[in-house]
Amino acid sequence: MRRQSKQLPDSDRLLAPSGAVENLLRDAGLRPTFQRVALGAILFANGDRHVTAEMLYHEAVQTKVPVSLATIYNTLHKFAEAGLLRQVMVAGSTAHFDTNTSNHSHFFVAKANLLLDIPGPEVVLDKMPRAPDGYEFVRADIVVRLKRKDG
Amino acid sequence: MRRQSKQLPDSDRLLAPSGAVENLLRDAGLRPTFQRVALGAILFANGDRHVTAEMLYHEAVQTKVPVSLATIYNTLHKFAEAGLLRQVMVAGSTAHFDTNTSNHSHFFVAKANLLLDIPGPEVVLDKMPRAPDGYEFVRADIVVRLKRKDG
DNA sequence: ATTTGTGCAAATCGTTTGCATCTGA
DNA sequence: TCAGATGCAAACGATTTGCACAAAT
Repeated sequence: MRRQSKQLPDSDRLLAPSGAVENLLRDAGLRPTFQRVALGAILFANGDRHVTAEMLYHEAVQTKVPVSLATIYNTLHKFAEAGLLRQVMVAGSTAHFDTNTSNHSHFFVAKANLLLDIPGPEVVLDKMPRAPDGYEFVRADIVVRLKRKDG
Repeated sequence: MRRQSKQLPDSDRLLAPSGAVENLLRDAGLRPTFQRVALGAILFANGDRHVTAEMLYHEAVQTKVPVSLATIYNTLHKFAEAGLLRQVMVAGSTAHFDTNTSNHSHFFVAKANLLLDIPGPEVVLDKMPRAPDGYEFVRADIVVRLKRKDG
C-alpha cells in the first residue's frame, strides 16, 4: 500500500490528518502554523518515533515542507515544552526527541546514533535514591548502551 | 591546615605525589609526561572527583601547570582509554569524567552542571533487558536528575 | 493591530584536527 | 633516534541568536 511519494505532501503518505494535528497543537497552547502542522503530521502519524533535528529536517525537505533548520529546532523545543515530545539526552552532541512521552527507558547504539524504546516496564529501578539535601528529584534516566554483535 | 596556595604547584596543596602518579601512568601504558603527571596529580589526589575539560583546564592554570586546552582533551581521553577515568555522558554538550571507574550511578543537576556519584549500591536495575537481536549489551547508565529545591 | 512564528546568516559552545615543534624512552 | 606529546590556530558540528519579514489571532 505504500507507493512512492509523488509531491503530495499531505496525502499519499502516512501522515496524521492535519485537522487532528491542528487540534493537538491548539490544545497544547501552540499556534498551528503551517510548518508546525506539517512537522506534527510527520511526527505523530504512526506509533512512537525518535528524531534528531537533522533527521526531521531532512524528512521535511523530502516531504516538500518548506521549513528552515532554525524552525525545526524551535518547533522541537516548543513541542517538548508543551509535553508533546520528550527530549532524550542520551549522549554526545545530538539531541533526540521521542514522541513517546511516557516514562520509559532506552536502548542506544552509539555508532549508529540509533535510539530505541525499551518495550514494556522491563527495566525498572530497584530503589529510588533519596536526593541530597537541598535538591529534589526530577527524573531518572536509564540508557542501556548496545553495540552490534560483530562490530 | 589548608593554607592559601603560594605558587608552589607541587606542594602546599592536596596533590598526589608525582612519583605515585608516574607509576600509575606507566602501569597504564602511558608516558608520564610533565603535563600528564601534573594533571594526574590534580585528578587522583583526593577521593573521587568529576571534571569537565574546562574545569580541569582552569584548575591546571591556577596551579601554574603549563598546559593547553587541546592537551587537556587529549589527556582526558587517554586516561579514559587506559581505564583511569570513566567518561560520563550525562547530557548536553559537555563531557564529564569521573575518577571513580567502578560501576555506579549519578545525580545530575542540569542548571549547575553538577555531577555527583550516587553513594553505595542504592540504585540498581531490577531486571536487565535483553538486547534486541544482532546487538549486545555494553552498559546501563543511570542518571537521576535533580533540581534545587527553590529554583 | 498585535502578537507570535519564520528564515537567513552570523555567532556561540564544546570539541577535534592539522601541523610544526618538542620530549621521553 | 624517533615514536609519541604538545601547542596553537583553524576547522567542526550541533545548536542558538538577532533581526527583518510574514502569518495567525
